[in-house]
Amino acid sequence: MIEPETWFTLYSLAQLGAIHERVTLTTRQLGNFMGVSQQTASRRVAHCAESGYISRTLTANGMGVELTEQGRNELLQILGGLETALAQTGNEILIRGKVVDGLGEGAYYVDAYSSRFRSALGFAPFSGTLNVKVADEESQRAVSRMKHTPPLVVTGFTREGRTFGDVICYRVRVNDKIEGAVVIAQRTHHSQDILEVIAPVNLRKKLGLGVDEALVLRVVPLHLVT
Amino acid sequence: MIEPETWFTLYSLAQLGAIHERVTLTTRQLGNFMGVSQQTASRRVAHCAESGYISRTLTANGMGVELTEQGRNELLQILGGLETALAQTGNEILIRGKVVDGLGEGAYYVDAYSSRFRSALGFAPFSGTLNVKVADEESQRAVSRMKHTPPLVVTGFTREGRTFGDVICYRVRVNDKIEGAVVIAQRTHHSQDILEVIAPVNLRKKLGLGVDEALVLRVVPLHLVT
DNA sequence: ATTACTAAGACACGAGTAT
DNA sequence: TATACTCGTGTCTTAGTAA
Repeated sequence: MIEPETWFTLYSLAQLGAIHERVTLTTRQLGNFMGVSQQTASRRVAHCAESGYISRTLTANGMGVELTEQGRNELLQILGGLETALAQTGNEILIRGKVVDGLGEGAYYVDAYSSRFRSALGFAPFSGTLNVKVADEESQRAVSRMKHTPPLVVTGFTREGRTFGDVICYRVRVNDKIEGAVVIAQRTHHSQDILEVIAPVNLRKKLGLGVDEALVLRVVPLHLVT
Repeated sequence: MIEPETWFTLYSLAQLGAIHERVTLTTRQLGNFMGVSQQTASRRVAHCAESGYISRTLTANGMGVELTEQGRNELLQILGGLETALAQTGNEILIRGKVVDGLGEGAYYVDAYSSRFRSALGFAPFSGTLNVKVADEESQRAVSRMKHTPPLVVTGFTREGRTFGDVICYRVRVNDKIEGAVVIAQRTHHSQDILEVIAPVNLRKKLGLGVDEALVLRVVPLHLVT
């Protein structure tokens, strides 16, 4: 079992670049970085070396440090642990939000990408987007988890001298009724807590959604898409 | 500055599910999980509560624990630090490998997906795949980093009762000369260190690649793709 | 300027135990 | 049963300083 301090030292060294190449630094620098004294940094880094997590060479004005494979594995293990811990909740991703007014630009862009959406998503999108403001913090975390699932990427193109960038899509079911997709453009003018949703139909009409109306987006994993 | 022990306690609690919901557990259980005594677990979890990283309620047979927003942020910060530390190297992703013989199945599948590859990648693939065995550990880490970049996902389909699953693609330049893509099928028969590469041309002929010949795949980020 | 030893004080650990 | 207090023991920390 790795000690918390040993782990923290490895983590600090990794942040200083020792995970990819041999970096030269002093125990004083490392101590400042970790928030401990020079002596403590010296002892901790010595422990890491004894345990085989780093390889170290002493030089005239400092030391050269590089993580070993074992050290890297230790960090990767923690990374994996964190990712799975954050990703739990039974894989179900539900985003609660409410309808807000958009800028009216949506229709123009949806039309521009229309055929590409059709081939990527399997439906011809209604000419307009539904703007959804993410409701609470739990839903914002759900958005974050959604963005860590494999997306559908619609590649950009150039038309009449204008550049249309890549668009990233995530399939969702709106109010558990209508299949659609959250579309995220590379250069978006929206604040981060507003999502744009497209669907084969006019969502506002079909679901009778007025402004400020609450709705739920259920993210559909790609392997469930036919 | 968060103490290493405090961080480790938060990490352990997150792994036990306290990051998403209030979990009930005893200090003895937590101690076993962390590899310390019941008393130490009690003290450490008390520190976390004092520092505002968790909210805790004592019950008759244990305690209810849940991370606060502050606690979650602390973990997310570490996660971000780890991800960026592991992702450095100037963002350049180079995979070194050598040509190996395939099973001959490649051509059949490439043809089946051909039109879909064409619309997703912008080229009609040559009817066959180049199988590349990943050379060293550094390249295996590069593969891992590649898989953390946004992929192009080609959705599966059913034809004549047969199911063709989703295929995930990453754009690459082969030997810095020819545009192509690494394709990863959901159900692959390959061992993990073999990649399948498709391109608009016959790569083996065009580059004069024999078996065991070394080659380099440079992963092309999507935002550089037109 | 380094790294790292010494030494004294502070802190953490865990067995026993109170509640 | 649980949490958490006391307390003896041991480890960690840091200032000073050697090398």
